[in-house]
Amino acid sequence: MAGPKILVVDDEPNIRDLLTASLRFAGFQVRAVGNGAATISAVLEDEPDLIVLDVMLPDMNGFSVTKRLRGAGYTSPILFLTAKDSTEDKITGLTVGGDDYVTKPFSLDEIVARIRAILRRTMMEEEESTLKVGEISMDQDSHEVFIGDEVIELSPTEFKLLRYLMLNPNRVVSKAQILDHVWEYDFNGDAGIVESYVSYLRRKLDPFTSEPLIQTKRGFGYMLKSPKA
Amino acid sequence: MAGPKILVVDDEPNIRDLLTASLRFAGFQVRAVGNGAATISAVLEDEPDLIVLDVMLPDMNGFSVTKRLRGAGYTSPILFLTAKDSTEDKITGLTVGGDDYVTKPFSLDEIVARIRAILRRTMMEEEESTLKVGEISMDQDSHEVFIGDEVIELSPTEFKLLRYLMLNPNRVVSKAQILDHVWEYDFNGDAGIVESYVSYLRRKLDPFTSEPLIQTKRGFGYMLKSPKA
DNA sequence: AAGTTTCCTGAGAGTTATCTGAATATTTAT
DNA sequence: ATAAATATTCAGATAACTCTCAGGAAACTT
Repeated sequence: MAGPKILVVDDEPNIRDLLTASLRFAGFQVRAVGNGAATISAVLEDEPDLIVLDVMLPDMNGFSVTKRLRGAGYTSPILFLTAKDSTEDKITGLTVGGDDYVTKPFSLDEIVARIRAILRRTMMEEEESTLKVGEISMDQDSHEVFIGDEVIELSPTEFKLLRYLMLNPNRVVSKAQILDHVWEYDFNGDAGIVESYVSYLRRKLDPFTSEPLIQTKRGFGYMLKSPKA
Repeated sequence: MAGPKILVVDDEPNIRDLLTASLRFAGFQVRAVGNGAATISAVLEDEPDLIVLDVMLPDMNGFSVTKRLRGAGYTSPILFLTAKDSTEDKITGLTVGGDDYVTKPFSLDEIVARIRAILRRTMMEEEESTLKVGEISMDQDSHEVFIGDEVIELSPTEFKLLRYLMLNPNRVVSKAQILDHVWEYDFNGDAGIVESYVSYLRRKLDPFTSEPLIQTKRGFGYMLKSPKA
């Protein structure tokens, strides 16, 4: 019930809310603020286990905030959000220890996966990094997908789509849901692309499975069936 | 969980925090201070197993601090931090016993590696100095890299990059993370240089391996695969 | 059974990531 | 001082990937 505490820092209310909702749903305790000053006090007050920090804030940048936090003795990991096209995207040198970067625009599931990966390493909770559903297993550290001992090569999007399906076994997920979770939040294309990628996945995976992998629930979406449960 | 105790001494909060976070993540117990006077009392109080000491402090220099510490009976090793342009011969007199020095700006992984090397010698902990991943082995003391009994000559940067990859087997590391850990902390160049060095490493290593060494995980980073896991 | 809707998949255009050779700059060694 | 080794930048080539579209197949409706 009481998952790790996460502080979300972004000045765009849209993204803040998007992240807050997603992380709450993923089982984290979430608090969100919109500027650097509020970050400092929120950290001192709550001592979050991880901070999701946009490096472009109205009052300070990621450097200053990190500096202030580390100076105040805060040592928990930070996941930095950086704009990909920004002229000032040379913000290397920020990640120490278990920190990591994610570029905007990101996909919601990608953020959750990265947060889990960091906490797995820093909080030493014996959490499994391998997902297993039926005959498929996916190692989230090495990004490898296995069926039996056959390694399946997947493109980034194929990998993220499969991960989302594997995180929701025995549950029908709609194309709209998939689009919201797997694609970047500013993607404004057609839901038909999900069909294409489901097709790609089937082509790569089905030759190695004993039965078809991804079930189509006509009119509703797709589902990955797990024999157990 | 209780690693060796390390005292970090530097007057620049930036570097102090960078070091603190990195060393904590590496499993050390870390305390940090910012001047010579605080160093003396911290040592007497905590009896650290190693001190990371900037030689240019506001109140005393490395000579004085070391002299005072040795005079007080403190015998544990010291890793000195020196500015590159400062006269290095002054340092040579300081590093006696198990001591060592590193020039600023340093790379975070280099510091951790040097500390580990010193502690290996002084604390006699039966810790392995040879890294092995798949067919490659690396002796961190002699800086030699082997594939089978073939010795591979690597430049300093090539060596550090390979070490970082070998310390993270079966885990995808992004180019930004590599840059932050392997290159000096003030490097503000492009991440493309990582691509160049990966290319160099492959050219030198792949002729001797049975399968390609460094795997590219397009869109995510690079990974070194270890057969056992 | 015919019509309608939804889904599947191949083809292709456009984009992006990565690799590598070569040029330049810098450091180290002689 | 000069030469050699190493570090960094750059740009073209290549390969991989993303996304759209459209015809046909399958499933559902009437």
